Amino acid sequence: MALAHDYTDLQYLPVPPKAADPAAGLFRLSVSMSFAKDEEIYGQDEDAALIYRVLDGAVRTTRVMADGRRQIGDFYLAGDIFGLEAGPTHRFAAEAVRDSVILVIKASTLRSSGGDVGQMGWEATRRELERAQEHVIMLGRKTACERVASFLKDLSDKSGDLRVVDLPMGRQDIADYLGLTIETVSRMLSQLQASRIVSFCATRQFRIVNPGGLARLANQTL
Amino acid sequence: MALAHDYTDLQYLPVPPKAADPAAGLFRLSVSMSFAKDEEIYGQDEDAALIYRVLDGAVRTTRVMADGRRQIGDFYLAGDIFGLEAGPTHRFAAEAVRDSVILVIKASTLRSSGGDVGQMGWEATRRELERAQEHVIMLGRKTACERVASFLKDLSDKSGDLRVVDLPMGRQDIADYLGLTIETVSRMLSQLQASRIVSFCATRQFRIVNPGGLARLANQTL
DNA sequence: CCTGCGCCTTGATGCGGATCAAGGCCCTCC
DNA sequence: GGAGGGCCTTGATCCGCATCAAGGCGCAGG
Repeated sequence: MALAHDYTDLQYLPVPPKAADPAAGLFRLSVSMSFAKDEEIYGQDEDAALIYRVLDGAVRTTRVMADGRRQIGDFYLAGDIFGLEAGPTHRFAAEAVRDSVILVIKASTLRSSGGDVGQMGWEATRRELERAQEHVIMLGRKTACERVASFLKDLSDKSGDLRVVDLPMGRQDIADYLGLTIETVSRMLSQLQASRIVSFCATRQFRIVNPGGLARLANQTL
Repeated sequence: MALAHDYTDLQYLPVPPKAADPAAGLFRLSVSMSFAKDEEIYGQDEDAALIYRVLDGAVRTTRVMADGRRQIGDFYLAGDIFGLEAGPTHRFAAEAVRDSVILVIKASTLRSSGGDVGQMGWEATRRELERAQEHVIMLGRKTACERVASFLKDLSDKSGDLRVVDLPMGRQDIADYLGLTIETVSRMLSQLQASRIVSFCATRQFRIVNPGGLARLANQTL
């Protein structure tokens, strides 16, 4: 399979180091790239030669079955690292959810580094694992309502702003992440709004009206 | 939460090193422990201070929701390493599926080691991640029939013997791994047998009659 | 060998979410 | 501002799996 992009002509950009950003050091010598909405960052089965970090925008990892059924592995927002999922090749494809800027670094740099930098790769992998395991619980044993509630709660926990939360992705992406259909997601969102749990100011922007109620519906086990 | 076991009085046992076993070195200075069927090896939310390897038997990792819904994270058979799942505490409990012998090593030993041993911890974590991601696909987008077929196929791929495969776990454990009920699992197994895909010689032992058919039903994407 | 219990299978029925279908709304482009 | 199209919502119906229910079977212990 061909690489999604030709990386030969890229310039190395100096990224200003931020204090209190543990991943900044790792991505000091990285390349910055822009991707349009729905553009592929890497493909399924491609060599996992690079590691990525979202500077701005949002990314999804996807896997498509022969008959078209699609599952989203995870979403990545500004600051998140992705591309480390597994063995020598990517088991999921990665695509920009909307126009995004991504930092790229060679995986070999990370893997060969000892000490702090090597630790960081392991840490990121463990965080991925933790999220995948939460995802397993969600898909295995939660109802549609619990899944949607958990999703909104996770998103609000991740975004710093406590008042208004943005949904970077469309309903179909949410459905493919939660193992539901777009219609069921839409119905559950309407239901949550009718129950005064959340309130949508726009299609892709909501406020949490009743945080306790949301947490109860999310039915988190930890 | 109290520790499931008191490790103070254990003797360090020399484990004979095997050639061609990459994990053997790591577990050179490990403690061997026996667990009875259904005995807890560690509990949910306990400190993840130890790493484990199955010497003989089978282990499941489980998470139970407030109302009793249970999800099994994964099964571990002889040779498998577990207990690395995530952060500072275990997010799943681990229990013996049947009477088992487990090797135990301090996680700090692994984490502080550089070079080969440190690499091995990362490798094991990545393998865990890969399995969790396959599990996500299964639970998110596969039908009951596909899940059961995938499960049998995975088990047969893991066990070396190509003729007869043993099921170490009961139907309820399979159901809780696949996000189904025990009745649905039982029905799908009967159906697979009626379709001449597999053949059960005993309740917990089967032969694959039609490997191609099984693979087709499993609908693996990779 | 018999007995009892736990595990498993099979059948009948119900329900949550998928599917099918029909607009409505928002956003972009003209 | 108007037109068009993509995304989203809502309603009706269907279906796969859960739930409820009733034995059957194999294994352990007497």
